[in-house]
Amino acid sequence: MCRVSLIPIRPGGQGGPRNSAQPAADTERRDAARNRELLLRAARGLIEECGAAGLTMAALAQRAGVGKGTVFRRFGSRAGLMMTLLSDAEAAFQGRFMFGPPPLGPGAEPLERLIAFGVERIAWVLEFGELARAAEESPYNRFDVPAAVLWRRHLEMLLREAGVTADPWLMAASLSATLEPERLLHAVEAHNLAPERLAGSWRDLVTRVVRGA
Amino acid sequence: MCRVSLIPIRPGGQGGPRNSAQPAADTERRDAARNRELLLRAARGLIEECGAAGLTMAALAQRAGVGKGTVFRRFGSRAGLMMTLLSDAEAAFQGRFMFGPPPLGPGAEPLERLIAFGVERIAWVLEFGELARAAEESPYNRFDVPAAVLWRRHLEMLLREAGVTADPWLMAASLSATLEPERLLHAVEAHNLAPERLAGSWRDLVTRVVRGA
DNA sequence: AATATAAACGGACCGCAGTCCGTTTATAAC
DNA sequence: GTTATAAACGGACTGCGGTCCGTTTATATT
Repeated sequence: MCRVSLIPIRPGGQGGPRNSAQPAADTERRDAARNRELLLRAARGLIEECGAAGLTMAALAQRAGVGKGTVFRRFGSRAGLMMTLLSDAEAAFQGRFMFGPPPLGPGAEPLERLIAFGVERIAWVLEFGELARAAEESPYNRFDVPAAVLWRRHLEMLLREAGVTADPWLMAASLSATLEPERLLHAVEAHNLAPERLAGSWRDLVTRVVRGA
Repeated sequence: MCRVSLIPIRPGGQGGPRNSAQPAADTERRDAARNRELLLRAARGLIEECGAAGLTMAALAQRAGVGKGTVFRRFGSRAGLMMTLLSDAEAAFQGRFMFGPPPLGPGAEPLERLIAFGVERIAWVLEFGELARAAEESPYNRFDVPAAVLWRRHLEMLLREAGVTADPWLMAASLSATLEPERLLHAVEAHNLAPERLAGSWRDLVTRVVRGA
């Protein structure tokens, strides 16, 4: 005796939400654009006051002066909103590891790039962690969000370049598990772990993985 | 303008819930014991019919013929209920890696034990994964649940025995991240990954970590 | 300017986890 | 048997994420 309650793959009803930070293509109604700006501004303000964990969708709607339905139409879900708020920082990080200067960007040895990736990622999480954690509260996915897929592919590529031939896809998945925001934040917040220690452990782990052929 | 909403460390109000499967000490009122049995029986039935994800606390209360408050008094939270339901399987697994026969239990080489630990854990997660996933939906902790602490300590000990001297505590944390139910289940369910491939990758990872001094 | 229409809007509504607090009851003491 | 009391009980209530659907409106077309 249980309602079947099938899994909502795409929470936004029929039309997928436009959850991007940029104006999202040419055709967009003025009111929609204005409301998105209003909502993003209100969200940032609310987070500044209450923290990301303290933001509720109803409060956001009220502060922005729009209906709750509009909030969900824009962002699809709370996690979608958080991802939108993160998208600039995320894109900047992506740019750095794909096109930036070594050792993070191309030009350095694969192992050095792997080390730099983790170290920078740890710093990134410690800066934007509260948002990142909130963005991962999506009921499903979270592993198949575009950004996460991209990191894993990047790690996989570096592993291959470094000569790790045994199932680099899964190895990249394991390594990225180590870098998940929730884990890192928990270590720092609950155990008072120094960020440098996290970075050191990452260096050690990835070095062993590459060298231990 | 936001309600401060402080973090509920222990959800059960003043007195902690008795969320153990066994009768939990000598002094327990008859009605409480009877209701716990009723609730556990009802929970198992409900999960059989609807899956762990489909179990709601209200439905459980109704099926057991008790009030909703009683359910939360017993188990503290939904995650607490799931942990209680898992506790037998969990204890059995703990017994095997602590006192059982090699290569999982004592007697084998540390690296062999590490490999066996991951392989058995993967099999365990694939068997009880739905429950385990539901048990990890606790808003905070999840890393500091007794069972999780115990695995990490076990991994840490094996790493030390295997000669891994560089921050074995964090290394154990990284390794256990690889084995988290949500990750493993996602790989198997969403990417149709063969369990043997997971096991193979674990073997490879842990071998590299130990050998790559 | 009038009209058509697809898009956006808004807020009542739903289901669920978790809480509160007045009521009931098992147990022990006498 | 009576009484005291701590424990357990139950269900109305709250807050939140998310949905539905009737209403409004921006924009294109004529």
